[in-house]
Amino acid sequence: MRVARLHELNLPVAEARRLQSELASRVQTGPPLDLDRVRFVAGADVSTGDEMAYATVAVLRFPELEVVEVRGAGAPLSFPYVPGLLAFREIPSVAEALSRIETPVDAVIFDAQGLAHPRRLGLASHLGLFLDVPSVGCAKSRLTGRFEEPDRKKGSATDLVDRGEVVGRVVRTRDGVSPVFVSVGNRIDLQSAVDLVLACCTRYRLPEPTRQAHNAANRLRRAGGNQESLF
DNA sequence: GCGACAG
DNA sequence: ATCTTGTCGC
Repeated sequence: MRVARLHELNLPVAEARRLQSELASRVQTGPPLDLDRVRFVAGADVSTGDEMAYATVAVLRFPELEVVEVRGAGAPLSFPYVPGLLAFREIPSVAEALSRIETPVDAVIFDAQGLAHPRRLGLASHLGLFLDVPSVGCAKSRLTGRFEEPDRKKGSATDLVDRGEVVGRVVRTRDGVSPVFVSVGNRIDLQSAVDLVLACCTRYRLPEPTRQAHNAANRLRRAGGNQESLF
């Protein structure tokens, strides 16, 4: 898939934050995504080692959720993990893995936040700005914002509010499991993002594309970057 | 100054 | 995220 030319990512922390605030104004909330016309959904995730990051992207046919393509890429880790600046650490490897995808995907789900970020530019929104398809943020834990615990039943959800704005939804993807944090990445509205995530969670807490990518990323790292481990 | 803090 | 055995719950 097409990934636009990235800008410099190896920046001083203060400048990285300043850049996020600038880019945030470019994020597009909406339009709604018609799930009836979605054929392929991709999930992206990263597994980190000592000095290397291994990213993988898994493409699944929708709504069947069967894996049709898995691609990966490794990149040296040059940026430390700083809450709020995850994109600067993981984008190099993820962008490369995404560019290797040949299937025409209709949406990408990232294992990170989108607008539910202190400067409204989580990895899903940041990298989403360089993609021509909708992107969704689906994180396992909260970065910012306040919320009330959703009911324990699958599908229950509550607003994630930060500084007076609804920046995402706290969604129960399966009965009883801990909720996930869904937010707009880019080029999609919050409701569609939540619907897509729920449609991808038929057996587990995390959306199937994300799960597949996560497993593949671990294999890729254990294999030292050997692409054949993705099969 | 003191907590909180995606992966 | 990663390091790791057994163990509590459905």
